[in-house]
Amino acid sequence: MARAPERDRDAAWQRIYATVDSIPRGRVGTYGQVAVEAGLPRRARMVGRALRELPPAMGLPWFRVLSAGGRIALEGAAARRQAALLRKEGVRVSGSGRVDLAVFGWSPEE
DNA sequence: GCGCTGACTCCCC
DNA sequence: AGGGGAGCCAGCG
Repeated sequence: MARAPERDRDAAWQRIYATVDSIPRGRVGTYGQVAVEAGLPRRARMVGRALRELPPAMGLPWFRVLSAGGRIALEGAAARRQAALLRKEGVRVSGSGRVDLAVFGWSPEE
């Protein structure tokens, strides 16, 4: 069997999930960062898609993933929900939904 | 198979 | 602070 394209795609999704799962409590990462870590440079949108389709039952810390610059990507009630989850674990979220990456940003090496 | 959409990001004005 | 354009590419009609 040479290779199964479907398998590769699933593998990519698996890496995305694994990367998100590796973001430690009290820290945050960005879509672009997760994409790079998952071996999918420039594919931040895929990460967003993967998270959107994410079954809540998987229990992944999706709320620790933000847009570039530390902004919450969601809006309205969903954004408030995410901010609440982050604050609950000690991450400071401004009223406008911004997180200081210099303070709470995650470095894969740590 | 083509075209639009989008939990994104970077760059320029 | 806000707006436009381009690159990326999986999913869906």
